[in-house]
Amino acid sequence: MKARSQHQDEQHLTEQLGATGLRLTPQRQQVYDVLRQKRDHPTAEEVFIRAKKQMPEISHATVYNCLDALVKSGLARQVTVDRGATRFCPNMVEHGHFYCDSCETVYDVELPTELTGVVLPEGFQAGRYEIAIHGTCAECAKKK
Amino acid sequence: MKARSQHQDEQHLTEQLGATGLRLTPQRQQVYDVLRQKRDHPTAEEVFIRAKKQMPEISHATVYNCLDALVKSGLARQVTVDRGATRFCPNMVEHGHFYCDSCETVYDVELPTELTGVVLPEGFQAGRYEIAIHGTCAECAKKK
DNA sequence: GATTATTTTAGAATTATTCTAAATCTTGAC
DNA sequence: GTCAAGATTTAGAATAATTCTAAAATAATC
Repeated sequence: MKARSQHQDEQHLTEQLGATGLRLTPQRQQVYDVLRQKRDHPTAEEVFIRAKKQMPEISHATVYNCLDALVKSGLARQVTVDRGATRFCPNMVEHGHFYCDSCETVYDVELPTELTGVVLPEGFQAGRYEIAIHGTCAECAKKK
Repeated sequence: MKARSQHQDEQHLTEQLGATGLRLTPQRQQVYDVLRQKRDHPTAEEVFIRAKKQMPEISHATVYNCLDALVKSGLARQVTVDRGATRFCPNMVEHGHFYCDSCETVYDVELPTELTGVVLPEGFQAGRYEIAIHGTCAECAKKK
């Protein structure tokens, strides 16, 4: 994990958002920081709760707005592994997600193989790939 | 696509549900039929609307219950490609999903390559893999 | 045929997300 | 600097998606 200085970080955010026609605001910065501080794939609601600690006036709608802005600008990924709330992930390095069906925790997993050879129908344009592996995590496997 | 006779179909459902400790009920049959009749990855709400045509007394909660039963018994798959309602798919042959970010349609896609080589952390047990490809479908690509 | 377990039902309740309209902030033009 | 235009935030309402509840219906077991 490359550490970025506060300044580099801010510049990175400004650039990425700017390229999408969006501004860097204190709220967006805050939401991004929350995602980076604890990479446990929180839901929007969880991000809201955490962001509120530093910025008590932040509103629900703003958190959704900020998360959308970050996703649109390529600063975060939306993770939808199950019914229920969407989760968010600031790890933009190519990776997949392991979802424990038992404790519902999401883990990042490396994807050593490129997913080549998927033949799409004529005219379809692929953007990103989302790989989710469902199963049981080590903790939960032990308990059984 | 192998066609199954009415009888084989019913027997298949009974077996699969039975193995999970569940019964085949008229409602579960109906919901399954809806999924098979039009394989467009409907949401629970859409399944409800379609099921109602044949079985007007069926309730909302029952559709959710039936869909859960089918998923648990390996008769259908849950497809979660985006925020918003979960979709359902009765195609149990290994395949991935293409999601058009523009028109929000889901397409089944073949997966010629086995997704081998994903190294999970010690003790993690993989169940199924879910591969989703986001992008633009042929129709939507033309419009731009 | 009574008992028990499963399933369905309608509707309420909960959760997740989006919308709305007003207030605030930024930015660029003058 | 000041103003207008546009972007963003806010609180709260509205909507959408899903789950829960308790009673009634159905089916399986003894």
